[in-house]
This record gives sequence, structure tokens and C-alpha cells, in this order.
Amino acid sequence: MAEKTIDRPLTEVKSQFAVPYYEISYDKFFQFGVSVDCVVFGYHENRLKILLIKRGAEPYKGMWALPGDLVYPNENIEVAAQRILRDLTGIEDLYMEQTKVYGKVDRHPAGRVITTAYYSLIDIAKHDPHASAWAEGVYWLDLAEMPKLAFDHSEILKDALVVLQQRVRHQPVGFELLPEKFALADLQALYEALLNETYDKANFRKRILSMNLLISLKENQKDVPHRPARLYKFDKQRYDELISKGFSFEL
Amino acid sequence: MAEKTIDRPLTEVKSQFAVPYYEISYDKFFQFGVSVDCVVFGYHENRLKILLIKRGAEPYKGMWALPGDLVYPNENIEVAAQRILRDLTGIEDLYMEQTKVYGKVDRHPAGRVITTAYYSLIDIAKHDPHASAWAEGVYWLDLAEMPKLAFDHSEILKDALVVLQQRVRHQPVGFELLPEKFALADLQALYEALLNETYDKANFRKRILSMNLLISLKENQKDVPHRPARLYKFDKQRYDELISKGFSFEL
DNA sequence: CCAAAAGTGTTCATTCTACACCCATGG
DNA sequence: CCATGGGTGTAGAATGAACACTTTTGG
Repeated sequence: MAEKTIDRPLTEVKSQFAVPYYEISYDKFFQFGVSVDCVVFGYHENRLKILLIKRGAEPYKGMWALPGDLVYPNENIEVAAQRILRDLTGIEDLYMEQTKVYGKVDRHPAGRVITTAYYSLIDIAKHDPHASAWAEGVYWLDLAEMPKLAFDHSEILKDALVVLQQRVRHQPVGFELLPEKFALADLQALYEALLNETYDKANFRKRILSMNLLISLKENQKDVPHRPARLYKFDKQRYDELISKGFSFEL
Repeated sequence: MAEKTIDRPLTEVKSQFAVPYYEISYDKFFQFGVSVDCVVFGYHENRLKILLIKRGAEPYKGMWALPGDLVYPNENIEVAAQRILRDLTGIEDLYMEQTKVYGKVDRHPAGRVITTAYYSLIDIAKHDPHASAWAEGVYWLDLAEMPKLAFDHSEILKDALVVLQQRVRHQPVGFELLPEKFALADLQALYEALLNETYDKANFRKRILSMNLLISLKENQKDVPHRPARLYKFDKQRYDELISKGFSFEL
């Protein structure tokens, strides 16, 4: 397997729409494996983390890799993505979205494997990897200190980060990374970490609050050695409402 | 083929990272077909057009469909995408970008086929479908009068339009749809068609010109029954320069 | 009372929007 | 000289950036 990449197929077969479907054998086309790789972002103590596994098998044994697996022939891709993360973390129904497909001919030593990358955001505090539901060999690594990864996973991770940064500016997905109740300073720190920026405190809160997407709880931080901050939660319902009216979230 | 979608695989096989690779047979996983479907946008007389083919074979014989084809086992996906459009239009090196993967278990009657959608933008005026290089059965259809398409192509088209609208706001890809030389009013009409908006003429030109991404040619429109407009062309070199300095195109 | 971070108000500059007006060409 | 769209200027509103200031808590 894994022949060289070519610019034209070596075999000459008529294309899908020029020839009746069932007249010629398509067996030679049905040789692909399909996999899913998950880029799971977490956020803890003002740092972005990625969920990685230490490979216990060849190829790339001992190297860090994104969690991923082959898709079953009778399994939908999104279902596979959810399955992989459920098996790893015990969490059902994670927020997940596609980023890109990777299909280079020689990207996988075991054969021709097309992989779909998904990214996911989870609140580390709520989902402790030391809990019993978690699989062994799963770790949070700091994004800033990322080692080289197995397969083309370094590239996948890099692309996913770009997609995340893009999305987080235009959709309020960042809230997935925070606990349900959070202070505005937490939100600001998160955005600063995600986008490598710094914002003026006063202006940041004016901007966020003016969107009316946060519900001010009647509850404050506790046990902090300074004035405790008011806690907020994200108003999903109002967001959906605004979206349907053509509102567009920005930064 | 095309069994029902399930939430858990019926067969029990150990996952990729828990078991050494070559110890168990992965044959059953390597049964997928991979295809590419292309959403080609064109622009003519203030209307957005889509390149479609009329299917001459089962399934969905006689229906409109996106141009697409199966990927060869030794062919890279982007290469396949370029090949499909080259065979259809005779054009080499089209601007193309991935939008999404579609992999529902039952999306294709011939078996399990994962498809990657690409979108592409081409200048209709420059690439006449009546030219001899073009394949038969290929037509431009008005986006506003789109019929129901074969397979899940209606969904693919809808998603691609959203991606295009997203991209066109943040990257100057729209220029791919225009002739090399164009008037500012053409550009404005294009953006209005793409985004379903209207802009103030004066403000639109101020915004665009202030980016310094257009080169004013020493050439005007001809044969128009009114004052001829100045022609411009897109300054790709300057765009790359600005991008590398952290500039970000908006609207 | 001090340190530390929460939270608010004001000013000034910049950008955006609406709209009025002039210009060049063909008929 | 008129119709048609090309092209420009300006005033007022809205937004955004910078920064100083007040408040509340723990120690």
C-alpha cells in the first residue's frame, strides 16, 4: 500500500456520471479506511490544554497522538467521534465540530486512511481525567509545550487551533471551556489565552454585557483575597433567539 | 450494503491505540469509497450561478447533481478535485477549498461512500461552457432557482454557500469571480449578490479603496451609455504583503 | 489601613452612515 | 440638454481605546 502520489490515476475508469452505475465493478474504489481524530481543547489556570494519548502500539509507539480511531463501515462519522471521546473520558454529548479532512496517500502506514478531524471544547474542572471513567494513558498537555505528534497530527492540531480561533470570534463557543458559573475576568482571561491578545478590562466588560448574552447570577465568588466578583452564566436561549433575528456575535 | 445507522458498532474490535496494529485484521475497516463533490460558483449578470451536471446514469438518473467522482486509491483528494473540474471545464489550477465531509451511512446507494465537498469560484465570462474543452451535460444554474439535487447534494450546496459567505467577508476570494479588470460597481454588485445585502455606493468604495488592495488601471469601461467607470485590478502581491504583517481583510 | 482585584465613568479619536451633490458620456 | 450611472464631500451618530477613578473584600 501507500504508493506514490500521482497527478492522474494510473487506471482508466469512466467517471461516476458518464457510465451507468452498476455495470462496472467499483470494488477497486472501495478500499479506503476512514478514521476520526479529535482535537480536544481544555482550559485550566489560564492555559490552553490539549487532550493527548500516549501510543501503546506501533506505528509511532510511545509517541503522543490525538485520540482517534477507525470508523466502522456501518457507523456514522459523528457517532464515531462521540464514541471515541466517550470511551476516553466517559462524557456523553460533547460539543464537537468538524475542522478538515486529511487524505494524503501516504499519511498512514497501514493503508489508505482518510481522517476527519473534529475539535471539541471541554471544561477541565468539570471533567477530571483522574476520575474512574477516564481511560488510561490520556493526558492534558499544555498547548505551549506541545511535542511532535504521531502521523500528521501536528498539522491537524495546528489547523484546528486556527479554526478554533476563527470560530471563537464569531460564535460564543468559548463558554464551553468555562464552568457554568464564571466571573467576567475569567471570560476575559480565556479569550486572551485563546487569541493571544490582551483587552482593556472596562471595554471588554462593556462589550460583552452590551450583547445581553449573560445572565447575572445573585451570587459572588468566595474565598478570594479581594473583592469577590459577580458570577454570570451564558444565556443560551437568548442567544438562539438573537441568532434567529439575524444577530451576529463578534468577538 | 447501507445498513442502518447505529450508535455503537455491532462488532467488537479493539480500538486503534489499545492494541498493536498488525495483530488483528483490519480488512473489514477498509471498505469505504471516498469521493469528491464540487460546488462551483460563478457570477454572471448580477446573479450567482452553480455548475451542475445532469445525471445520465442511475442512481438519480436525470436529476441535477454536483460534479463529483470517486477518488482513486492512490490519488490525493485535492488532486481528485482538480481532476474532476479539469475534465469538466478544461481549466487547470482552479481556486478550490474544502468545506466539509459528508459520511452518513446511507447517503449513497452503491455502498459506504464518504465525500469531501470542495467549493470553487470561477469567472464565467473567462470560461465559456460552450467552449470545446467543456464536457457535455454541464450547465450553469441560477442559485435562486435551484432544483432539488441528487444524493445529499442540496445539503452540500447549502453548507457551501454558508462557507462561501463566511470566507468572502474575511478573505478577498470574491475577486476570483470577476474578470481581471473590473469596475468598483461590479465588485459592489458581486458582494451584494453574494451576501444578500445592499451597500451605500460612496461608503463601499471608500472602504474598499482604503485597503489599498486595488490597482487603478489607466483604463475605463467602453461602450456604456453613461460616464465610463475606471477599471481596477486586484493587487495580489500587496495582499500577501499585508497579510504577513498581520492585516486582516474585513468585508 | 493596605493590597488586590472588581467594577464604573468620561474623554477623545476614529469609523460608519446617510445623503446631497457634481461629473462624464451616449443619444 | 437629458438620462444614466460614475464619483466625491460632509455632517452627525455610533463605536472604540485609553485611562482614571471608586468599591469591596481579606489580612
